Amino acid sequence: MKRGKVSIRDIARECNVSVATVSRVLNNSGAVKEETRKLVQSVIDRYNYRPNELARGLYTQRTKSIGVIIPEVTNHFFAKVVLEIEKAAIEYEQTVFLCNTLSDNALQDFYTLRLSEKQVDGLLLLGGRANETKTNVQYVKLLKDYIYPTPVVIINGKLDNYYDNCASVSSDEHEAMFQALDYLTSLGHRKIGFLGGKRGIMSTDIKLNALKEAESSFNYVMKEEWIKLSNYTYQGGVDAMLELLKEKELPTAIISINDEVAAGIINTCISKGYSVPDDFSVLGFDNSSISTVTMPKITTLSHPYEELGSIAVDFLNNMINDKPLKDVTNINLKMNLVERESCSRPRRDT
Amino acid sequence: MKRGKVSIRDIARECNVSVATVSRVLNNSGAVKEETRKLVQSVIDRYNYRPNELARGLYTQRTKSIGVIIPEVTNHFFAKVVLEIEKAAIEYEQTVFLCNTLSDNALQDFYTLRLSEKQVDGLLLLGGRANETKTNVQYVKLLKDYIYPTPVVIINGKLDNYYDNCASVSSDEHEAMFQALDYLTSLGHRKIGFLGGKRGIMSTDIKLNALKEAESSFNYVMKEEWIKLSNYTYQGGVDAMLELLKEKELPTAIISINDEVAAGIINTCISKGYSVPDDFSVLGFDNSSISTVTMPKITTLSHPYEELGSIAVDFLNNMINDKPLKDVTNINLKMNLVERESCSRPRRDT
DNA sequence: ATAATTAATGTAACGCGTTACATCTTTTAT
DNA sequence: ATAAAAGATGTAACGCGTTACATTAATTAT
Repeated sequence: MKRGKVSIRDIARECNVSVATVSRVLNNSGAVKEETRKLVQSVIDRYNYRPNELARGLYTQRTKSIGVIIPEVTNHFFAKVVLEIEKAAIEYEQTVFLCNTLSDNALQDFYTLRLSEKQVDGLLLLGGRANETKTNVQYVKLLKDYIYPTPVVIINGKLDNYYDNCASVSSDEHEAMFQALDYLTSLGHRKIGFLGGKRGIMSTDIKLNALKEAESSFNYVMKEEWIKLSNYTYQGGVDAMLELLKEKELPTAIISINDEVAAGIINTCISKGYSVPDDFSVLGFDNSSISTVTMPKITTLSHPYEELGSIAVDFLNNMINDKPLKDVTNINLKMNLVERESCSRPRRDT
Repeated sequence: MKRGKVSIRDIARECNVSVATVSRVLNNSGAVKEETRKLVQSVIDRYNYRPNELARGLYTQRTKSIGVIIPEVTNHFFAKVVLEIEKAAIEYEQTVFLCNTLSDNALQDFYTLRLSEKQVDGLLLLGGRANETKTNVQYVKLLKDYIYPTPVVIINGKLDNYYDNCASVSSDEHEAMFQALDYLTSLGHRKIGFLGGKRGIMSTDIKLNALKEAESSFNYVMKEEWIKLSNYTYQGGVDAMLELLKEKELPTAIISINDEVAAGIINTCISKGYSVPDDFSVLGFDNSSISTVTMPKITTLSHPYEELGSIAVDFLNNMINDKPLKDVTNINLKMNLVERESCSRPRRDT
């Protein structure tokens, strides 16, 4: 085993100093005579020497790498969060391993193990297993068996009460539904539908529950026939809307599980000769890029992307460095309404 | 320094065998008595032991990690390629470090160094420095100084002839423009414009050059006034189209630098009372998700995403394992036309 | 000038999996 | 039964940066 790259010993030899001294100038630690430091630094530069993070991590038990597991980066929501995570991680000198599970649970397990072998300092989970309404026990066991005590932070999901070195940062979708309902009812809507999503997934169940709970606070009616679940895609929006259109009585406003679905709904309305927002106000969720390209542009509830990423990374880093996480380990961030063009006062009977 | 996790020595002690034997069952290498193997394996399982990849990598000089540097994952094109890269990488048991430069060259340099310290087995570059028409010499020097001899593969870009352990995989955008022109002229268009993009960036310059070269092969005219560069965004499409609309004479077909720009163009046309494709046929590029949500849907030239990712990773792996790369180290893959709704025969004088 | 501090620097072990090489068994051949 | 070959397992060095501890040099105090 011989390495092409130069090692700290090569530098030490060249400088006639010990590796300890080189290490000291490398880390700006310990006392090193200015003269020595300059000499060593010059040799380091001349040889384009960079310390081997593997060796460093092996000894320090810190790899400065964190793992991020998501369903798919091609989904704009995840892409935005990943970007924010990375921007925040860089502040802590962490580099991210990105793992796409393709919503395949076995693959999520596989990656979890893989990241454990890579000795990541922390794990960030979003979607998939972490966004199921009833926490998956086997997955938690996997974490306990192979990841513990490495800290885990969940974004928009949960696992807490099961894995005890875990925190979470979420968008408050429950409260967001109240905002949505407040907005829509104040616009004059009384008949409100809900399209897209899938039961068993937190982001759907939370909204559905809020929809029911809010009925007593706001002046609207929600009928089961106005709830058409499908999935989270554009096509899901099309399908759900087509389904809704079969009903004899129709709502005047529609809340969509996300913007992709909202886009599908809007385009379906238009294709069928309806106007948005005149015939149907369509409210989106997420504030993803698609929301500004439909016509009309989508009024939507935005995730606090930047905070979601930065707070999650903060949490993770505090845990990595054993700093107490104040009182709360699970925080909910407010979503905010971005008014664009897809909602207005209802044209028809309110 | 004491570790919480169990190490190979713990397993060895528990089994009353040497670490070599444990290592052998771990890697299925060397001769191990079936009985011993079973014993060791059972202890490994019981202790939830997983080998430390850092230690392994330190000795083997292979980290099974590759670095991917891109401008931003939030850009759908990059997200798709990254996803394909990862799907391909998993076949080679590689995990990917994702680095977003935010199109900041200093950050790209920073990440390049960082990945070098992480001892990645290979580097995958897309966009940014690797997509500038004139290769950035300083960046190549950085690669030579700190990355070499680690192999590098560029996707949709180049650096070749400079860094000698480098291959590239690209979409043939030049040929794609010929396809585009062939398609548009055969539809009857003779006046063709080009919107979006930015000079100095390969994906723009290649198309622009092709546009000029192709004039002798196809029956169309291209005027300088019909070329409005801006950038690669939706807003860029809006701006460019608004600019174009100021001209007295207008083209009947427009080629956009990408689908985001095409979407901006389409929506601008519609807002201004024009019809797409009747008044203007608008052709996109990339086949990104936005192309199916505009109305009309965008006819576009698609990148061979899956191959782009898998071939790039193949190349990288061959280089990592010192397998010769056949003859070619730079390959061009055919893009293909996806017909949707944004192009038709011209309504006006052809 | 000498002792007492403080500053610089060196030595060697450590973290953990791998593997070349050596040693000890077991099996096969004669 | 004995030598030769094959199989199983162990020992220890290695990859490389870090750091506790020891040692030596330079200052400061007395």
